[in-house]
Amino acid sequence: MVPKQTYHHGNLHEALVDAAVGILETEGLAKLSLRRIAREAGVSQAAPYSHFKDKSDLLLAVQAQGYVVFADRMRQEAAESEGAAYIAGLGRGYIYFALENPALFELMFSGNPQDNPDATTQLKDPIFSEGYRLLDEGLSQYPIPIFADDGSSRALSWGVVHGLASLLLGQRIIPELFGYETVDEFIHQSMEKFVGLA
Amino acid sequence: MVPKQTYHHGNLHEALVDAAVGILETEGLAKLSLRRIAREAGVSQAAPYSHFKDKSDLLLAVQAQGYVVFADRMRQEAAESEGAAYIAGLGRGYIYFALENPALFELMFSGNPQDNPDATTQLKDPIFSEGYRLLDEGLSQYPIPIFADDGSSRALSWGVVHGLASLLLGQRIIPELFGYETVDEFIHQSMEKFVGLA
DNA sequence: ACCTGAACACCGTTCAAGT
DNA sequence: ACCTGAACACCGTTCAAGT
Repeated sequence: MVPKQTYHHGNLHEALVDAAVGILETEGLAKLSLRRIAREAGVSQAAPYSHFKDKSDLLLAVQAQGYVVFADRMRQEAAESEGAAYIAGLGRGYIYFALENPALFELMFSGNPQDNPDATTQLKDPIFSEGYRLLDEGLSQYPIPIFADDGSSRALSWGVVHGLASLLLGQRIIPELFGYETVDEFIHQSMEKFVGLA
Repeated sequence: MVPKQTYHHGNLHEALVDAAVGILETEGLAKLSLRRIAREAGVSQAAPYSHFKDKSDLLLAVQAQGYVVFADRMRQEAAESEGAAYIAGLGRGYIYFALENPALFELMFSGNPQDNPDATTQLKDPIFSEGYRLLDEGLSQYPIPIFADDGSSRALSWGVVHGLASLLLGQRIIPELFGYETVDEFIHQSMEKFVGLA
């Protein structure tokens, strides 16, 4: 491997994002320093500044990449379902993504995007979660019986899945203490109940 | 003021927690360093280690204090209401607390308490949110029509309020884009709808 | 017992200098 | 244009030393 040569060919940008994702997966958000990312990518501590304005600019690129796998996970879980079951699937996918990518999910939803002026432009629109868009379109297509199909019902739906994902991730909700045998059983039953199927 | 003398009388512990809360209110979570807290309290950088095991131990004390004002805010908002309106009040209080104390709320629900072995013991039980307990007791007393009164409905209820609080705080939900004139209107209507009153 | 000052290993960011 | 090395101002934590 001749990484130096490769990086000079123009893919340090991508290599840095990949290194960041790798650190998130193995070490967690707390260990994600810019110097560590550079070290992992085999370049000097100052090298990232040739590709990103600052640390949060790099993290924005990581988030953006996260949103596409986030939406994929939701689509995957909802595939082959229609109506309320489709919405339940999107919800399960949302929660599964959080539990499968805890540090990335934490990064994606930590902090206020408004604090970073680039966030809104770089991620295209103020509600930049691709996952939200999926949920929103799904709810327009299949209004679930539990809420009428209007603005606040869509917000409530997003609130339920996001809240459960956060609380499960932070160990605030422990399914065993709610009488469930597995996390999976909790997620399935919660989503079934939420969309009115149970 | 003779702070040095006072601190030696045994209240540096409290002074450090207060300083931390002050920094959270004025500067935010990102600026909350242990050295900064010590500086604000007028002591050396190493002084906190006489009262706390490490930084996260101090932050745990800040969280514990946060939980009592959190629950107070919920009680205040739900006062003079009964039944579904009482639950809606608790929910509004939960969300208002988050919006009124953004950095403290972020601290209280950031990270996994399991990562810190002291968290569970120090905050008494695995589901240590006093606010959750209020919600849970309220739901036992006044089962809201929208969900049956069982384990997963209580989890769903917590999910809704926590999710909406987080998403509003992170500017992921922008009430104006959902057709609401004010954040307040959004919160009221969401909670009314959630408990089945609208 | 409580606190200080200096030290260590980190961190984000800047900037002159190299290619 | 892209990258390095050194520097600056921070950070958490430790530890001998002071009271």
